[in-house]
Amino acid sequence: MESCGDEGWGLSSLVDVLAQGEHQLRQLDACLDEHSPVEQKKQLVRQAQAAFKQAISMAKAFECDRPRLAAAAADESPRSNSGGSFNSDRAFKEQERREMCKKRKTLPKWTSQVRVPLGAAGGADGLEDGYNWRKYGQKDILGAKHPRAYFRCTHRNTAGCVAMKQVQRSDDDPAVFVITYRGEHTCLQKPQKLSSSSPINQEAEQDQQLHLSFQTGLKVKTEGLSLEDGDRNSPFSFPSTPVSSFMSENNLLSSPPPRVIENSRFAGGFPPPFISPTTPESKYFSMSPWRVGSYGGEADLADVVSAVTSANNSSSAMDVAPFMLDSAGFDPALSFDESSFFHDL
DNA sequence: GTTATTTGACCCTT
DNA sequence: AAGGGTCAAATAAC
Repeated sequence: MESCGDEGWGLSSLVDVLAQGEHQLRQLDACLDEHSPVEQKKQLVRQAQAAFKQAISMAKAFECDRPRLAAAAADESPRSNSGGSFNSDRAFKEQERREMCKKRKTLPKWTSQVRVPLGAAGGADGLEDGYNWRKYGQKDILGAKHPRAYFRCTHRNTAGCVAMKQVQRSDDDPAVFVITYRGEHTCLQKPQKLSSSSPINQEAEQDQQLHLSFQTGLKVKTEGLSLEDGDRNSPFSFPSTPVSSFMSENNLLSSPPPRVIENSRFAGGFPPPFISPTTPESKYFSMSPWRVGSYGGEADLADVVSAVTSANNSSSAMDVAPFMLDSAGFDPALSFDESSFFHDL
């Protein structure tokens, strides 16, 4: 059932986003000559930047689905003999799997730990991070007391989102869950579609998004970075999030209805897409003692937690698709109230 | 009906 | 070969 993601999502929304970016650039161009406030120009630059970031992100996600589409098309024509299509189908699946593995390796990866109040109905479930996750597997891990649960973004098929996460209860402290995220959400488009018919509204929308993200990020942002290095001054400050639904290790009910936290600022799920080697990560995270996050591309996860406090985690030349923040703004200075976050577990 | 979870089988990496 | 990660059929939930 998990097969076909139609490419409809990709191209049309990608075009929308690109058009939006272009529109913003044109606006900028128009107001360059005028003596309009610098701040406004900067704003336009940032808007366009964000739009193109998102476009790149979407394009990458689209690219990932291309082999699948190509193979599907190739399978369409020589349908004359029955055996052939079967074979190509199998071959295609194998190829797809290989692609998937390659892809996985390049995905950004980071972990976080979440402590859950012990009173929480026999364990952790229904933890929310503002994203919709779909569980696709669970595995007993050697040497671990608790199984590991595998999630991927619900919008994987509809929006080509590659975000995934693994959740595992800590051996030492059953109240602690180690969450490993992989890949960034590319499904950030709001339900409404960007319509090129009403650029005004688009702008308002975009403004809001930007305000959200830049408000949160500005404190961290290093001044004087070049635009093309925009990834480095990612506004995202907090990679750790709780889980959305969890394994039923003792047949805990998982709370599947993925309520999207609309007004909550603590919805997370993002890593900083880049950590500048010169920028101590600790700057990016506001950590409570039990919530730590770290980020390392191809790096191993073994000492990932301890790496948080050390600044010399040079994430090397990693090809991370940038993305645009949408609903997941987060104020780094705001250590959020965990009890209220988890109180309904 | 649709959508999500469970769970054993399967594939890939080490 | 072993272990981890993913698939997909069966099942559950809505």
